[in-house]
Amino acid sequence: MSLSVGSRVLPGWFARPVEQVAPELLGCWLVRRSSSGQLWRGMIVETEAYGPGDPACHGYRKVTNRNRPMFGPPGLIYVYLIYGIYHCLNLVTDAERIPSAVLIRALELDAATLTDLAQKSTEGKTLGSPHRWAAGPGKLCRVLDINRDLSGAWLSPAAGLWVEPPLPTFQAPAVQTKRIGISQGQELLWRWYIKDNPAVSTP
DNA sequence: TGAAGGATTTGT
DNA sequence: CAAATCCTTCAC
Repeated sequence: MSLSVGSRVLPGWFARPVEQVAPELLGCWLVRRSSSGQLWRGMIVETEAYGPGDPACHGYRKVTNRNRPMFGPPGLIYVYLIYGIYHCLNLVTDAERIPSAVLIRALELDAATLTDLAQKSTEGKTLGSPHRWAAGPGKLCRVLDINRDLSGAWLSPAAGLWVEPPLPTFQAPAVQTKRIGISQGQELLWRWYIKDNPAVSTP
């Protein structure tokens, strides 16, 4: 059975252990429909996995109002607010009741998207050079207008946010390292990024 | 009911 | 290296 139809990745594709899904998201495209109907696209170039038994995972202790989507079925969106300022986008994996999700840490925006975002005038000034506009989990949510309203929704056209498979020609070496910014679970090598890609948050 | 702190980013 | 800034979580 096909897990991608009309070039969209379906929920079943996320129904695997998070540390298996996270590296395979590299090269996939995150597609966002803007409020004006524009489609913004960015290739996923950096991910991190958070899963069951992992002290850094928001679902490590128990279900709460905030982390509920992490315990939901694979293919859900989980967005949370960090430091009162930025949002972080996660894609829920594995199975229901198993807290797990992939943090999308950086995107390489395509040319058309950069052009469109540049016309929103204020963007260019506040975000620095274009190829770094989505180089970080907080930055990519800000530039693609992703916030907690999406948390708990299905990754889908209806939500205005979905994932498409890599181009047939996609091929790039991945680097596996330790996760960033956490105080527990630092030994796990659950961060992956595309080697030498200029949009990676911290090489 | 209150206090501590965070899967970040930016500027000093 | 510290501020920004607000919500969530956990302790009392």
